[in-house]
Amino acid sequence: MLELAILGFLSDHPLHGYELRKRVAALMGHVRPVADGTLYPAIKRLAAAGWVTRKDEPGVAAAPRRVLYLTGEGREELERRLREPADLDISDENRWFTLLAFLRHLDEPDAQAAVLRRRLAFLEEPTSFFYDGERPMAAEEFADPFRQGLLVIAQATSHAELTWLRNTIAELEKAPAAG
Amino acid sequence: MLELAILGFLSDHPLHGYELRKRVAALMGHVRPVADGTLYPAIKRLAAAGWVTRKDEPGVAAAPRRVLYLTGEGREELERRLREPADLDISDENRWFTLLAFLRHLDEPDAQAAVLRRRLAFLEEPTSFFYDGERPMAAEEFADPFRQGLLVIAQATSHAELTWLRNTIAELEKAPAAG
DNA sequence: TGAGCATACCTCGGTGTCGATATATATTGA
DNA sequence: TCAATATATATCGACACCGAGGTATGCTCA
Repeated sequence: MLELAILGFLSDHPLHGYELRKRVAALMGHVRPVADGTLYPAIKRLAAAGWVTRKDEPGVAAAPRRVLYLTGEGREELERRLREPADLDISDENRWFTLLAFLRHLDEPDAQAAVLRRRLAFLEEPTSFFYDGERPMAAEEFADPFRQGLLVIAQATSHAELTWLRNTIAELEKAPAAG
Repeated sequence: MLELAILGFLSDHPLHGYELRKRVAALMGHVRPVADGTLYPAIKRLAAAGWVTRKDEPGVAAAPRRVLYLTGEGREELERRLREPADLDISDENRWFTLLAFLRHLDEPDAQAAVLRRRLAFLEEPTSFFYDGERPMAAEEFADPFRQGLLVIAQATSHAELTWLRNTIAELEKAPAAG
C-alpha cells in the first residue's frame, strides 16, 4: 500500500503532508495518482501505529504544516516490509508503491543491494511465475491462447522491473559502500 | 473491476459460479488471484443490476449449481464499458480484468478490432503517458532518476500490452469478418 | 476590494477486495 | 469405515482507496 511509499519517503528526511503529496504526484502521478482522501488517512494510520510522529510547524506557510518524522520503530517497520516476500509478490497490485519505497530508500547501499537482490531472485524464479495458488495447472489450461497473451504481458512487466533492478544494483556496487 | 471480466466470460456462453471461478483462476490466477469473497458478491451485484440472471440447475453435481446468463442489458453494459475511455486508463490497477474481458469477447471481430484499436491509440499517445493529472511538470521533476526508473517500467508494460494488441488485431483481420 | 489560486489539512460515505468462516453433498483413497 | 478432497454457494467484518466536500490563510493580479 501507500504506507510503504510514505515510510520510504520519510526515510530520506522529514516532510510535511503537502510536500509528500507533491512528491508522490511528481514521481508517479502519471502512473498511479493518489487522492488526498487516501494520503491523509494513511498518514493518520502510520501515526497511530507509532511509525511516524507529527509536529506542528507554526507560521512558515499560508496554512500550518504538520511535519512528519519517521520513528525508530517506523524505520524497523519499513525494513521489515521491504524484506517480506509478500511485498515482493508480482500479484501485488500495489507493486508501484513497493518500488517507490525501494527507490526512496537507497541511502544505505549495502543493505539495500541485498533486498533488491532478493526481489530479483523472486522475479527470476520460474515457478513463482507459474504458481497457481491453489492447484497444479492442467496441460490444456496451460496452452490456452488467451492465457498466453496475459502471460506475455505479465512477463514483459516483470522483465522490465528486473532490468531496472539489475541496473540499480550495478550502480549501488559502483558507488563506495557506506559504513 | 472483476465485473467486467465476468461479463466478458458470460458473453461466450452461460456458466455457473464455480466454473467461472475456475476459469478466472486458470487464466490469471498466477497474476491476479480472485477470492471467493470477491467473486460471489460481484455476481450478486451484476444480478441486482439486471445484467445477469441466475437459474438453479438441479441434481447435476454435488452441490446445486446456479447458472449465470448474460441478459441483453448485460451485453449492452459490457459493450459500453469496453468503449469507455476510463476503462482504458493505464493507471487502472484492474487493467488485468479489462484485458480479460477483451480476451473473452473476441467473438465479434469487427466491433472488437475497433475497441482494441482505440485502446492502442490511447497507449501510443505520448501526452497520455506524461500527463500528471494536475499540473504541468517542472523540468527537474521530469529528469528525476527515480521517476525515470518508474517510467521505464510503466512504458515497458504498456509496450507489451500494445504488442499483444497489434498481434490480436492482425489475427482478427486475417480471419473472415462475421456478418 | 475582491476574485481566484496555491497552500495545507482533514472528514465522510460508498465501494471493492480479502480472509475467515459456514454449510452440505459426492467422490476418492487408505 | 473414516478422513480427505472436490464440488458449490454464500456471508461477514475489516480495510484501503476514492471522490466529494469542507475549512482556512496568504499571495497575486485586475
